[in-house]
Amino acid sequence: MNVTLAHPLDVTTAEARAIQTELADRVSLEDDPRLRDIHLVAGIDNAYARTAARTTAFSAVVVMSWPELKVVEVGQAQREITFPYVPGLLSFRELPVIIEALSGVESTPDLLICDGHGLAHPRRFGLACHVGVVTGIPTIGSAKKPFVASYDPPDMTPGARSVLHIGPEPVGIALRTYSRRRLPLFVSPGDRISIDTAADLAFAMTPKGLLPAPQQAAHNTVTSIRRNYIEHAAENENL
DNA sequence: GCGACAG
DNA sequence: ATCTTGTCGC
Repeated sequence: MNVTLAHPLDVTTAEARAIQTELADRVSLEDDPRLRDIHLVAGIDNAYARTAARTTAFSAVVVMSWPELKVVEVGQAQREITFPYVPGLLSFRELPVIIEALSGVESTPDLLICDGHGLAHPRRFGLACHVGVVTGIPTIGSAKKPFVASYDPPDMTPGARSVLHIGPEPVGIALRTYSRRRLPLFVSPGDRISIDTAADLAFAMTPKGLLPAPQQAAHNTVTSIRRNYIEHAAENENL
């Protein structure tokens, strides 16, 4: 999969915020035509292993068929990183290794699901927006916590939803995908998708559990990769 | 100034 | 996110 970067990622926090504000104008909340006939959907998730000397980031991209939700392809990457976790600047920390994982994927998904927010972001440019803009693929942000958005708790019935707001502005949907968890799933558009379609597709792709199947699969995969890395830490140190 | 803060 | 003991439930 080809990824085009129009801006650097190794920047200061002030520069990162300026880049977000600029790129936010390129985000589209219109449903992309390819969403009418989805064949492939990919979930993306990262994990970290930190030592005194360095922080290693891991990323997994799991491509699934739709509507079967069977794994078609898996891309992965690991990379030493320096950008810290700063609330609101997550994409500058996660994008480098995500791009590396995406570049190893041969197929071209019709939809991407990212672990994190999209529009529901201080500058309306969360991780999912950034991933969508650099890939050109319709993208959904799917987060487990609300971050800066407010909402009324949706009914406990799976499928129930309420609008996510930042001030008066609707930025996503609080979606009840799992009845046994207090918090709902926080879904917002990344790029080339509307708020309602993002919620509809996220729910349709969550036959069980809290997360959409591709996102859950990516989480399981990257967690396994990280665990394996740590188990072999001794050998890796000798390289 | 204080608290909160995706992953 | 990661760390990390104990605890509750299927």
